[in-house]
Amino acid sequence: MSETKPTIWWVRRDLRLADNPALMAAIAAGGPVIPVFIRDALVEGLGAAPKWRLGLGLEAFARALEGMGSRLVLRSGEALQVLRALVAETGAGSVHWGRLYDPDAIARDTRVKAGLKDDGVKVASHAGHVLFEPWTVESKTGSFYRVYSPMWRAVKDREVGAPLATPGAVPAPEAWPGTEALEDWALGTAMERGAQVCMPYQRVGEAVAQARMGWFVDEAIQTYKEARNYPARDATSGMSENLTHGEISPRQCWCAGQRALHEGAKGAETWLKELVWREFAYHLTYHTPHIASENWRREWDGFPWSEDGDTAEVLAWKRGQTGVPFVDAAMREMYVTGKMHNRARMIVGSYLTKHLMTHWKVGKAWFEDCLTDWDPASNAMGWQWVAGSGPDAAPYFRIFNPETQLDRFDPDHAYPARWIAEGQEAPHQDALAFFEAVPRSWGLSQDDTYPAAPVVGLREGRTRALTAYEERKG
DNA sequence: TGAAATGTTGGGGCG
DNA sequence: ACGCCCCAACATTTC
Repeated sequence: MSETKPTIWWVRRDLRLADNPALMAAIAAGGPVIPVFIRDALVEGLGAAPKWRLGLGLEAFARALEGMGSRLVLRSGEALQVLRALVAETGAGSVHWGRLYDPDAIARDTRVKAGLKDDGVKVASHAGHVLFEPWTVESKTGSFYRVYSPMWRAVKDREVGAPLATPGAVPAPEAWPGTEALEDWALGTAMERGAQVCMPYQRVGEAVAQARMGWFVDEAIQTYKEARNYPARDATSGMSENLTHGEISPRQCWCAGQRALHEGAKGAETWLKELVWREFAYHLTYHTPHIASENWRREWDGFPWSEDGDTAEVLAWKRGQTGVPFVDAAMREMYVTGKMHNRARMIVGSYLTKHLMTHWKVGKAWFEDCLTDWDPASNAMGWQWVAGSGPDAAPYFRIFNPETQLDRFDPDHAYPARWIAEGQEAPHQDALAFFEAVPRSWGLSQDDTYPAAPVVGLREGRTRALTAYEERKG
């Protein structure tokens, strides 16, 4: 009787042990499991902050695996070649992974699957990164949803299975294949000075994510519906970075939210709706992959957006120097923490695409470089939503007024006070941290004078954007 | 999960 | 008591 062959578990955006169908399938194959993470072109192509944050996640996840008597094997190269080599080295009989849905990942995974099958290796991809597989949610006419509300109604009462337990053990092979060293990957290099500043704001790893969710559903979810709109409060779930790296699963969130709902928590439904917004974004990315790079509504292609990301105005936007306090506070929050409050994301997106008449691609690219919770699907949908070119998007003429929004959602102006140091007698330490994080080449100092007037005035910018919109229609 | 302009209503002050 | 005006509050329309 022959021993059962090893199984390779290709780890990607699922840095968790609990509720991980790919891992459980690999274990169920019966042999030793070899977890491997591959630094391929998709990893190399990540922006500075997401790449750095990935490194933190991998470090934590490798430790977690070691706690299970396992390891995380690190390899670099083209994914199919790496997996082929690993199969040859270990005699593995099968490869398992969790599915992804953005076009680059699908193209890669399709190649890998075909190549390994040609070799006679068993290959299986598994669900887990979304609640509902994109091909399982469709309207009565048999098409995917292009509008959020009907999609919400279609899925809100669907049965979602209970999350899978953490495995009791991850069976190790008798001999481990060689691994590269995470330090040698230098995933944080592009972050430069930002990494040290950004570090305390990260919530890294499965255990930390679970703790945060516990706090959220036990305490914060009660007031979530209202409080989530206030950028100066810690009132959101704050688990976006964990979801994007799979340190927590959407199913774990969904089930916790449902439990809170049945216990009468006021804000639970609002939170569940946010989880479905994430689904909506993923389904759109799957069914209409051009959403990531081109106007979803092609009739926007002729719109006179500037695509120059280096104009003085856009540089001011990127560097939190527009002279619009809500906008600048938000851009600095992102630079320091790697994240930004969701209302602030809408406002900086509106200011860039409307007042500065700049293409959403420019904003999306900057977010891709700065966000530790960078998610390809959510950002594609979000940017096209705010620009007006996307599915179920805000009409173009819905232009946010950052002053009105500030008075409504941050009446004490605590948010700019926290993030903007200039002109304050005793600046908040977060506001000072911004100047530690930014490249020296920006030439910024806390002793600078804050811009006396916006780079583009709120009234003029609004009028200019609406005029361009009217002319395009005519 | 918009803002601003325009329209409507009703209370109160006043002659 | 009545008409008139002002203005806040709210509703509707427009971009």
